[in-house]
Amino acid sequence: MSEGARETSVDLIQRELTAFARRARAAAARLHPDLPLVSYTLLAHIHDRAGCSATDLAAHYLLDKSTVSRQLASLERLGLVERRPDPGDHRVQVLHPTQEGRRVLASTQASRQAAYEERLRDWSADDLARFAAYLVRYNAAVTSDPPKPPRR
Amino acid sequence: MSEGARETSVDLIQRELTAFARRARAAAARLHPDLPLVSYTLLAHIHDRAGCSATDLAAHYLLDKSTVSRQLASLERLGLVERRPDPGDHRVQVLHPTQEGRRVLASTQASRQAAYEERLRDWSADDLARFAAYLVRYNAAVTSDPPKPPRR
DNA sequence: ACAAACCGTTGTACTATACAACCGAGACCG
DNA sequence: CGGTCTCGGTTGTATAGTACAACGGTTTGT
Repeated sequence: MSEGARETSVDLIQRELTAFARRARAAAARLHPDLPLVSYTLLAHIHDRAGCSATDLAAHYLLDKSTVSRQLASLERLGLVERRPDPGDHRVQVLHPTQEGRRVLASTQASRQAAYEERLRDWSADDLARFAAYLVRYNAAVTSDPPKPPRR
Repeated sequence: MSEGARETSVDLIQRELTAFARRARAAAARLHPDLPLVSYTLLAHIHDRAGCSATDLAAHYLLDKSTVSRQLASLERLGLVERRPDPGDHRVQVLHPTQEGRRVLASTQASRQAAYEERLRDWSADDLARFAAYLVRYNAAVTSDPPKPPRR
């Protein structure tokens, strides 16, 4: 394979991921007008790691703590998460999904899953597995490599 | 491969793409603080298809025309695109990048490319090509199959 | 005991976006 | 022609998501 091919692939990956990102939010919003995308993501994380803190979420998703704080306020307003004081450290709040939160999450995940299933219907199991593996690998590289702004 | 494996892959793909989408904007913004970015995407499209109209952009990116209108206003304010009246139809505006627009675009593309190169440094050319192909296939499925229930 | 580090909230500002109301230009029908 | 319908684009308004900075309590290290 020539050197140019490598560059072309990188360029293609860049374009396609960008295209995907552009559409993702809007698509998610259309799919679930009730549970905003980001809230959904945070709720899922809280469910997976019940008892985590706001700071954990901020670190994991590279979000500002103020953003997380407001998202959590929103989720609490919706009755989907609970914030309990940590007995060991009065600064931190331990996060747990409520019963309703688990219910909404399950339903949201189901319909998201259905949408993806639909889109990926024609793919072979092998292709799905390989695509998934590539995405995991890519995202792992991104998270471990914090991008710095260039001086201009 | 079991049935469950297929589901697991779909779920993984969903999670990873979502994770990517969550980070993409922030990463782009960090990378290019100067070019209010998504504008970058539109600028690139205008460059590729010089002479296109705002409506074309809206259709292609599934954006509201008001959004495109404001983005274009911003790009024009920055001196990166020109809006010329279409001689054949006085309603439409024909879009062209300015000299400066082409310059900024080239520089932006270069540093984006560099960032992706960095991230994908360890990948083999074959893996890159396969990953790119999967992304293209996935995005093609999404665009050709717009699951929009709100049929007005 | 005091300062530094830390967790979370709040004030402010900005981008991106949608929807709806509108305006001016073409198109088309009678 | 003239009325109306459609189309491209702008503007008003609203919302989500986000960052940064300043702050108030809490813990920790010296």
